[in-house]
This record gives sequence, C-alpha cells and structure tokens, in this order.
Amino acid sequence: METHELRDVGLKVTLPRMKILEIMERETNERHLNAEQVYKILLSENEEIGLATIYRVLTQFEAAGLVSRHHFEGGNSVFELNKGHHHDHVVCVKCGKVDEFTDDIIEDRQNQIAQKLGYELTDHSLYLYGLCPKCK
Amino acid sequence: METHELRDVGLKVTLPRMKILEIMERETNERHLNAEQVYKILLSENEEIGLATIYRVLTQFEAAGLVSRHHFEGGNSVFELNKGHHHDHVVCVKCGKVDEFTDDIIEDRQNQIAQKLGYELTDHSLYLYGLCPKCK
DNA sequence: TTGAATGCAAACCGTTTGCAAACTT
DNA sequence: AAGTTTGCAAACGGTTTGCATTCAA
Repeated sequence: METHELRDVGLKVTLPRMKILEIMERETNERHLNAEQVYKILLSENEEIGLATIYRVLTQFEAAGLVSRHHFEGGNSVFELNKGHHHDHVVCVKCGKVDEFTDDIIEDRQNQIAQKLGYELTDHSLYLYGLCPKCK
Repeated sequence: METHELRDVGLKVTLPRMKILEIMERETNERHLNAEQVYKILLSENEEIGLATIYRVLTQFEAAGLVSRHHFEGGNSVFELNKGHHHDHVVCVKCGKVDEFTDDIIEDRQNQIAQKLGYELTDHSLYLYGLCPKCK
C-alpha cells in the first residue's frame, strides 16, 4: 500500500501523491513517463490533478529517492520508479518502451577511462536508442 | 578558410556563419558551447549577431553535418564541431571541460546488449560526468 | 535584382512559482 | 487549529518563428 511508502520517506499522505505513486508503480516496468503522460493517465481515470502538482510531487519523490529523473533524447524529463540498483537504459524511439540493463564490463571500462583522463567520476548516463522487437 | 567549408555544404557565405564557424573551430577542442556562450564570445569580439541567428545557424550546421548537438545534464543544448569519427564524452561538472574517448569494448558490449534484448540500434549516448584534473 | 539570411520582438513549450483555498494530522 | 499541499494562473528560460529589412550572388 502506497500509504507506508509515503510515510516512510516523510511525505504526508495525500490523494495526489498516492495516485501518482500508484501510476508509477504500474507503468515503470514498461515505459518511463513524463509529467504530461502522468497527467493524462490521471485524467483518463477521472482524477483531476493539476499538472503543477504532478511536477511538484514527482520532484518530491525524486528528492525522497522514490523515483529518478532522466533526460532522454528530445529533452523533456521522464521519471522512473527506483528499485534500488543502478542500471542503464535501452529506449525504443518509436513506442517509448524502456528496457534496463547493467553490464559490469562497461562499468569497468568507464572507470578506467575516467581514471586515465584524470577525472573523478560523479555520475554517468548511458542510453541506447533503437527499435524494440515489436516496432522493427 | 571557413568560406570553403560553408560552400561545400551548400550554405551561402555570410558574416554570421563565418564568425560562428570560426568560433566553433577555436573552442570545440576545449569545451562544447551552448548558443548563449557563442553569443557572448561574439559580443566580446564586437560582433553584434542576434541570438536567434546563432540558433538558426547552429541548427543549419547540424543539418549540414558540420556540428553535433548534445544534451548534457541540466538540459540545454551544446554544440561541437564534427571531426568525422564517433566518440563519447567525459564532461567536467565544474568547469565544463570536455574530453572525448572511444572504446571498442564498450561499443561491442552495447551491440551485444541491444541484440540480446531484440533492439535494432539507431543511436546511443554515453556521458561520463565528474571533476577534471584541474577542478578536483 | 532577387531570393535567402538577419534582427527584433513575440510566440512557444516544458517546467516552476506565488498565492488563496482545501486539505492532513 | 496549524501548517502543508493543492489548483490556478502567471512567470520563467531556453529555443523557435513571423515579418520587415539587409545582404550575397
């Protein structure tokens, strides 16, 4: 139940936050949503929640560590529910489907490259773009 | 001389285009510039070129294959002069310095991952963020 | 001379913010 | 009852566009 997840991260339990969290839990596995998409899903379920609230709630969720924000090609932010482990993404440029992966070899190489160039890494982002099985 | 590069890609030779191309050639190796930065450099050299023109020219350069556009963390676009070969980037989060690299092992792994997940890759982006030698 | 390129200001779009009203505790 | 959270509309920042003027060929 979303109630506990919200309380656990110190957020007051409100209807908008519960609904948005519920949607993130339902949809994250298939695709990552932007604020507009969350807004439309809410509308289609007859929940009249303002777009500004969605941005605010998602930003709070991000600060609380419940979701991460990504900037895919094109620019606007998409959000994904956190499941704890680091991973990278493959994004379908046609339908928006997202697959996740981790690869130790790639991680190692990144660290080696950073070291060789003298950088102290703080973060990295790796996105693969293409057509998913259904779309090609 | 910038004149030929412009003619070669089918662009009329104008002062804004020459100046902007010249700046890209001077600056690309050290850092990748956004439109605002190009604008300020032009101003500092007493060239009064409108920001809208800079966006238009950079977009034309991109279409002509002269430059690439990237979306680094934070969101706004930065441009880099193309030198023909594919490469990825390490970006200093403090000073904006950019280093480039390519790594065949990473490229291979990316292709294998895409294949395993059934994607037909069209593109990818890999950015490492950190502190460069001077900034850490 | 003629069509393309520029400058300016206004439009745009995703996102954020100020404020009064509606909620959670 | 006290303090948050929400909705609305207005503001914002980077980028694009319409239109009259200026320019390259």
